[in-house]
Parts: sequence; C-alpha cells; structure tokens
Amino acid sequence: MQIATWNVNSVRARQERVTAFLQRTNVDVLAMQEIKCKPEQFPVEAFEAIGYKIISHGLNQWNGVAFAYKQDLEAEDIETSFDQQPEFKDVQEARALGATFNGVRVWSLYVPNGRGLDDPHMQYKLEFLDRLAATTAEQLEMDPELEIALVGDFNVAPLDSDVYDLSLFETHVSEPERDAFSAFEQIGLTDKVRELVPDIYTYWDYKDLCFPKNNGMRIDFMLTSDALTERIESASIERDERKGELPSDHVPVVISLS
DNA sequence: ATGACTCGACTATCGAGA
Repeated sequence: MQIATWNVNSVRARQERVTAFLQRTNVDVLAMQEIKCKPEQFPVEAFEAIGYKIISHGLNQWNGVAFAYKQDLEAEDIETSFDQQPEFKDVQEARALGATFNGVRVWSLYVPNGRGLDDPHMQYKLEFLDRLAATTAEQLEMDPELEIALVGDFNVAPLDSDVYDLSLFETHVSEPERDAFSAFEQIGLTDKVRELVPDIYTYWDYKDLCFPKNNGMRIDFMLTSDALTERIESASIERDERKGELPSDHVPVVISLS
C-alpha cells in the first residue's frame, strides 16, 4: 500500500495535476491539505472517473483537508477533528481529518501558520501541535502496536538545513516550534522519509524564482508509529511536481508499505 | 528551462500563504 500527502493549494485549481499524479503513481491513499473549498465544491467526479473516492472536510475558502483513496478501499472511523483540537476565535478550523484504511490510521493535517513569533496564531499553532502529540501519545499508550501516520503540512522546519537561508526566517524555525515538533519523536513517532530521502525540500514559494534557485523549505512530513515505520519499504519526495503548468507550491511526499 | 506569486473571495481589491 502506498500513502501520500500533498498540500495542493486549492484542489479546484489543481484538479488536473492531482488526478494525473494519482494515475501516474497509483498511490492508494492521498491525504490533501489546503483544498480551499467546501465538500459540495470538491471536484469529486474527476476523482471518481479515475477510480478514487473522496472524503473532504472544508468550511470555506481557507484551509480544508481531504482524502482521495482507491475505490476498493474502505475509509473507517472518519473524524473531522482530533481530541481537544484547539479553536481560533471560537472556530474549529478544517485542519484535521482522520480515517482508517486497511487498519492504518491516517491523519491529514494542516498545522496553522504561526504568522509571527508574537502573533496570536503562534500560540494557536503551538497548542495545535501539543494537543495532537498528546492525543496520539494516549492512543499509543493504550495500544503500542497501533499503525498511525500523522501526515501533512506541519509548517515547521525541524533542522537548519530544512530552509535555504536560516537568517531569513523567524517562524517555522523557532525553538518553541521545533520543540513542539520534536514531541512527536518523543512519543515514538518517526520521520522515516528523512532517513530514506534526505536533503530535499517540499515547498518553494511562488515568488522570486524560488524554485529555479532551489530556495525551498522542508515542512511536509509523514510521521509514523513504530508498527507502521517497520512496514515502510521506500519513500519519495515528488520534486518534479513543482515544475510545469499550474503547480502547487508544495510537492507530494510518498511512502510505500510492505 | 524549473523563470520573476497564487488562490478565492468578489468585479477591485484583499487576506492569506510561509
């Protein structure tokens, strides 16, 4: 089974590229972020036409998360938020979607952008990461053999080498953000993609020729519990998806399971 | 070339992205 994650930056604008990606790679489950639409606006028919079903969670033109999965799979125990997922200004945004495929619990996650070190969104971001780690830890304590994958746009660059010029960044690289990210490793999750595919970015800003200059960031991750990490046979970061017509500013990350 | 932001709200500009 192959699982992928991709911040598509509008699924309606990216419909052709996303369906072409699924046809090319034949991944079984694609977790998407920033779909930027409500469920009734999602181009479901285009995915059904190539043999995929859709679950989506979107409230408006902001954020939004979804799964495309092969039509012969079942999506079980669907959740549109995790336990005690924080709100921003009394709104629980569409930033998390959980579903179980063939016994693998997958969460499609779009972690809030902190915007600035002193911006209220930074506290929101840190709480989001803290609560996600805490609830995942509780689940793994109850059953250490669970196969869990937390995948998506974490909006954190854990290593200095995950940004092209550290001096240009305040957010994404700050100590509180990196501490919040490292909590996932402390509760037993592993970034196996890092080991298999080092030194490749997952995001390049549209501005200032960032992609031709390779001025990128590594902020999209697939974190797996031990039982699932053991099943990862290979991984890829689909850098070529940043090329060509109407690309997202992020590229897909893919794992292949035994 | 991988090339100088893009998206979706709305119709002219703006919030948001990171």
